[in-house]
Amino acid sequence: MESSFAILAEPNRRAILSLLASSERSVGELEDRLHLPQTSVSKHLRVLREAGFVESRVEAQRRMYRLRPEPLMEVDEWLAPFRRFWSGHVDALERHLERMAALPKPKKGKNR
Amino acid sequence: MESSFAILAEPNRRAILSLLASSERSVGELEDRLHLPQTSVSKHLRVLREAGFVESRVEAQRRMYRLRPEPLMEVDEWLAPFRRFWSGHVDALERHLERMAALPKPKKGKNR
DNA sequence: CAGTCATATGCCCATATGAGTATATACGTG
DNA sequence: CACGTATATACTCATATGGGCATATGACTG
Repeated sequence: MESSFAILAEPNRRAILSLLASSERSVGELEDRLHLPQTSVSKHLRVLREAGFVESRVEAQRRMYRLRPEPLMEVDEWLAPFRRFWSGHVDALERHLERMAALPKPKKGKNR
Repeated sequence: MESSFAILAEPNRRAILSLLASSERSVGELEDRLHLPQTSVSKHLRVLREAGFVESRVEAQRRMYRLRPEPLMEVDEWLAPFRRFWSGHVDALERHLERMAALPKPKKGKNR
């Protein structure tokens, strides 16, 4: 299984997801909006589909793609531990200074 | 400039960031905790440093690395538009059904 | 200042992947 | 059923990148 982050590393895939955030779209619609070749859109959609980011619905000749929340939720959860660095009233710099001051300032040896 | 998502695509880099979330660490400390060769840790740290995820402080022979919040904040902001899909009391499925019902159900032509 | 510890860097290779092109599949309509 | 539309897939190629290895750099210590 591919990591969700690896999937999001591709700019066009992020663009596709952003478009799908506002509504369900067909492949051709994505193609037009992103100015990408159809084959490229289809390939990215496949990757997104296999990673669970999107699912498709058949409507006549078209495939309508829509978001699935799970993988993005995982990403959101991964970020959780880091939020303390920029949320709350203590800003990041201050926090780092605190930590530095708290260190016992080791001096010798390979004390990792 | 490399996208923050591309940086986070690498599992070892995410592991490094997670370790740095709890406190400042030296390269050797990361090396030990992650069971990665030193050269590998250093290379990942370079990537993280150049992308602004971490910064280093010289302490005698060691380099102490610590987190910088900005790039992760950007990621967090990118996620913002998607949070409506899983937050609040309307769940994702319900929301999608709403959207589908709202569509005028197009029938003919290449009306993308 | 020789030796050792801590970290960084350069080089090479194997692999992964996005783009482009051509083609296949599937559906709808006259 | 022939044709156009909509989408998917197979193949090839160029490029990017992580790992391994050797080595370089820099700092502390006796």
